[in-house]
Amino acid sequence: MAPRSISRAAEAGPRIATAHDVARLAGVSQSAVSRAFTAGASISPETRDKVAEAARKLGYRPNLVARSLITRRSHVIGVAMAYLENQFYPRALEALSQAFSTRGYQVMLFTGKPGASSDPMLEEMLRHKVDALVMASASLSSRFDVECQNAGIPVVLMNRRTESRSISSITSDNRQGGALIAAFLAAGGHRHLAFMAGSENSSTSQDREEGFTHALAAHGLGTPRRVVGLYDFDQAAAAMRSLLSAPERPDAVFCANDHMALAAINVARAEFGLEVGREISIVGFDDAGPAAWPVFGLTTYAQPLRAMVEEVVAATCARLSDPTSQAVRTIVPGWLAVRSSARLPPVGLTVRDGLTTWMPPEV
Amino acid sequence: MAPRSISRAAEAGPRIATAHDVARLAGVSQSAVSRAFTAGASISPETRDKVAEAARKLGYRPNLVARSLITRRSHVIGVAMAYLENQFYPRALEALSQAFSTRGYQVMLFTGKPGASSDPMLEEMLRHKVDALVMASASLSSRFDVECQNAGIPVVLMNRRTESRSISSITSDNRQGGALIAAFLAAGGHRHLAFMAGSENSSTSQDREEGFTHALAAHGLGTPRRVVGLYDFDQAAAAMRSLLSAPERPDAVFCANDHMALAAINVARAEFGLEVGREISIVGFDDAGPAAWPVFGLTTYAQPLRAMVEEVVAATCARLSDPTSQAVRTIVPGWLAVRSSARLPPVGLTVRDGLTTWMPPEV
DNA sequence: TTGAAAGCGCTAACAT
DNA sequence: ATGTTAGCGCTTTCAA
Repeated sequence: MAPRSISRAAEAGPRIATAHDVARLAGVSQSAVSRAFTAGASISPETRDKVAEAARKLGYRPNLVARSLITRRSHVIGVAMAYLENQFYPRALEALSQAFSTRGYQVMLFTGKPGASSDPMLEEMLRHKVDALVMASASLSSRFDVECQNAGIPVVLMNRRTESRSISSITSDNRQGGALIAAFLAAGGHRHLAFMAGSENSSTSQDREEGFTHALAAHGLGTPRRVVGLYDFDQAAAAMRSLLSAPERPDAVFCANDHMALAAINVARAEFGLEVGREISIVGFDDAGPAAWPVFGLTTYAQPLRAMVEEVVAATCARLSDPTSQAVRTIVPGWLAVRSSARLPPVGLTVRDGLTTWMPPEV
Repeated sequence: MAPRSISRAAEAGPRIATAHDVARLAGVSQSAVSRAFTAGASISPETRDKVAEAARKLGYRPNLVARSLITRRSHVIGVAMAYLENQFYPRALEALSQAFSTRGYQVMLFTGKPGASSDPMLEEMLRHKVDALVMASASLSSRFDVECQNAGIPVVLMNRRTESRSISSITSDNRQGGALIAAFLAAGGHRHLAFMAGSENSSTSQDREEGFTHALAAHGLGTPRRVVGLYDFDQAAAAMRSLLSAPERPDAVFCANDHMALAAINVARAEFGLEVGREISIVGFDDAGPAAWPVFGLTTYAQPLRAMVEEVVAATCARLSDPTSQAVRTIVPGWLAVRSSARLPPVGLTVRDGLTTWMPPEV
């Protein structure tokens, strides 16, 4: 104790109580204190009470850092997320944080530098000993997979998928969504369609486009014009500008996400004076916050955020409690939120709880 | 070693290399490994190289949990933030995360339950041994202050202030901003003003209102009508509805933040068919993302996000490196971003870099 | 049920 | 410059 009290005396402020201090005050062993704070440990009610009382007096709080060193569980989940301008992601983040904290986990946020590789981020995550990784809006390098497997930490992708068999992914039904939008626009009598892609290497954008284009072909409408918005507001605005400046203007544009669709509406209305929903139809994907705002009234494929987050948390916890369990590939169904930004088809609309949706009459 | 290898053998997968393993492979002591990974430690280049080589072979990564246990520095900053629907906050979060990671800190996010007290959140933060706390968009209980002081961890408020002398705060000039908006609206010839408050116990809303009302009085315009939007989109919409349904409709509304101002524009335009900027003026505060979108063109007091975040990080790091240093109370100046949602005054407008601002001709 | 003892992976004196 | 040693605050055998 001597060297300890000396070094302490040199420090400023009162010491933070440790289990040892509590043990001394309660007249029990330090392991008794540990047991008192461990659910399901074998300890008598009397001892537990004595410890609780002493802990209260000293303002004792178990040190989770020390605990994780020995249990090898930090109870911290690394969440990689950037691109928070897109309202979908902050909402997802908030929901993730809440859902995880309900299960006793905290979220450590990794945003990464804008253009940088994800490798330095991975390094930090691993050094901090996160128990698992949730990746949303971040592309992962090939090293990611193998490094995480070596480290034995589960990886769950949200809103994107991967080829790897060891990584779980939760998405909505991107292909089906794209196809539904194609059917919706075809039923609305549109003839000159366009698609605005996100980024080329995004599985999400690819799936939505694939569903869209295939369904379009099935409806006898040719390949849509194609522009790239890179999931960015300004890039999407520029892409929309080029679309509307072309000699043959499309009568409907499907944007790979709402964030770009909102940019498209802005350009169509403010720069080209078009009445969106009458002179041109614009459809998005996500149903992120502003989509439902009256001034936009964006028709969009709604991704069920809460359900997706629940699946992410479930998938993460499943692999945490049984590391040998298989990675899952969950597809959560969404629905078409019909509003005013696209011309309505004559049939197939239904209203429930004030929400309008559309289903193809056939099939 | 015996019990160790036995317990290990029972586990699945390859072990994660420790400094001990690296030391053995490199033929040096374990402390040499530690030094090799500590900047500025006295170690010969040869030893460093040997260690680096062995570490590379084993895929060794220093365990930050173990390190923080002994250094008493987790290099984790707790950030309390909710209300991520308001675009200002996700942007702030992203900027905070990036700025902190530049200085070697990671952000642990605490969102708290929607309506709950902040006390359970505080408990978690303290147990996780965060080095400091940044509080944005969360109200703190009275316990907060004293508990954090006991624990010796600095608290920095962003976008709100407090009476406590031990807590730092970074805000923009809320009073001055409110006053500037009052002058701007007065100069624009408005006569029937209204103010939409955030929540009553928010220092930010109070300061903006105070600056606004006082300046209004100075311009010979009486006390503005007052509604409360609680910083919530739907509540703000309802408040706007009541404002516009009243017999004497205001000709200008100043909303305590952009999020509510956007709701107000939605209601004015979609429900009352008003041309915003001509038939009614709406002004916000923040200059969060969508404010600049053409369909809104929101005139607003711009809070300099990057500068505020830099100040938050600087204040945090300052107290971290010198715990005896005083808490700061920093007010970062902003500027009036003039767009189309409010009628323009005849004089005082200036344009620079494509951005329009306004300064009162007098003073 | 309880306490003693070992040790999680690392840093930091201290001695050499 | 390097190795030895003593912990950081906790959980977890192991005996009693």
